[in-house]
Amino acid sequence: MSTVDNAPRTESPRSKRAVIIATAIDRFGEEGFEHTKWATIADDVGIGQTALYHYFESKVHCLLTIMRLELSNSVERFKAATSAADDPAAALTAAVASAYEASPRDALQRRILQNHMDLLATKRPSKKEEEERLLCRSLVQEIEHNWTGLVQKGIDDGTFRVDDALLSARMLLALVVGVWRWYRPGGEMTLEQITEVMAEAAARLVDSAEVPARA
Amino acid sequence: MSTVDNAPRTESPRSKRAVIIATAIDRFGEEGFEHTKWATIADDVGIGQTALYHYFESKVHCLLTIMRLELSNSVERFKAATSAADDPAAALTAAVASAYEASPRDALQRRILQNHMDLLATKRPSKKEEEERLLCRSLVQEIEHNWTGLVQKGIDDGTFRVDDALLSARMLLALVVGVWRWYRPGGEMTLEQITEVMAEAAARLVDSAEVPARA
DNA sequence: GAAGCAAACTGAGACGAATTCAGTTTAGAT
DNA sequence: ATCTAAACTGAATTCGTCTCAGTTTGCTTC
Repeated sequence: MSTVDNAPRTESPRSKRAVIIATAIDRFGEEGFEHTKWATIADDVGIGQTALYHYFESKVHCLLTIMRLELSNSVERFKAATSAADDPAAALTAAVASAYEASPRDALQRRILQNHMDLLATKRPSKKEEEERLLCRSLVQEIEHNWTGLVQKGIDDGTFRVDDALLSARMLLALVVGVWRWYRPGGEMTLEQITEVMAEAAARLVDSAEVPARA
Repeated sequence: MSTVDNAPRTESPRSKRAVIIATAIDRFGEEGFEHTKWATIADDVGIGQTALYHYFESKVHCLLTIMRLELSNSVERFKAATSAADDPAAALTAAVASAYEASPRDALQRRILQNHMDLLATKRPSKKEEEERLLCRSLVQEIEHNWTGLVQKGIDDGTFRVDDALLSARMLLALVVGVWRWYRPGGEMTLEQITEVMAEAAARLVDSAEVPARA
């Protein structure tokens, strides 16, 4: 669940990269990316504005990095969660649950990811931004691919009664990530409750023969 | 389906507002809002850059207007589609179908809406922007409310076997609008195909006793 | 414990896109 | 022909991002 890792394979101990990313997640997530001034983040961290450029090529580069880390975590969570499951219905439930293992900051990070997906569509001018963008894209593809694989297994063994695995995977993803639009920590529903309800909804969506066990 | 109307209740015949909006939808939708230079739109329309400020207070004001128009159309489409239906299952199918009545430009407009929903979360500095933002928010609420009402009817008469009408409505909305993330005119699936598949998926999501008739 | 070195950092200013300002032009009504 | 409001313009301003040309810091090696 570590939100942070990156770049120089061995991070210098006095590096502020992790702090910057954490601060940026809070600000971007709370107030929005455009609305947040890059300088504010420098102030929060306690460094000069230009010091940020020691760690990131640009504000967008920082955003893309945050998105890439989230996507990468998402892939890992999915793998960890589904590898244990032995049938497609259980795997689906586990996959959905893995999407909602989130600290408050993780929730912000996922909201940021959702809100800026469109950035991944068009080419970036600078080297590192483009690099992160392409990484993000392939991670997105990997996620779609993994979910598609899960659905396909269910179709093959007759558990899921839908036709198109890829399309169903996209529907499931839309359903699952849509939550970050309205979820707020301390809101009406806890993540535990959301997990349960969403797992059931996901099962219905793929017309699963097996409905997940109530918590 | 008219994409355009607005402001001065009686639009002057030489006003270029409609052209500006149409151009902005194309550009914002195709290349992204941040990536599109305000000046480019002026060039496309064939006016000086500053003439844009005769129509919109800012670039964001234009974006918010585009979003508000789309939300407003969406409300109308929903009403028109569902008023004809006589049972909740049919209403759901009609509501889903109404979401995919879209010209290529409408598709772009809906993508823009999805990609910039986060703008609605935080206060805007200028008068007109804030006005449009609040309009957008209440339209979003209205849409959620309308879908919730539809689901509630289905729950009440036993057609839909889910508990929480609001939550289910949000799930349906996430499912339905998620399509604009990947849909492209001339892509693998036509809107007709999407409509059918989504209507079925929506029915499953609310555990509908009645499955929509195949086209 | 001084020299060397790379990472971390800084202030001053350049840059670019959005926006403001101070008007001018245009089309239609009187 | 005159008047008016909408439509428009070029020049100048603003503001946030980012570049540049260095300086400081802390660790390593001799």
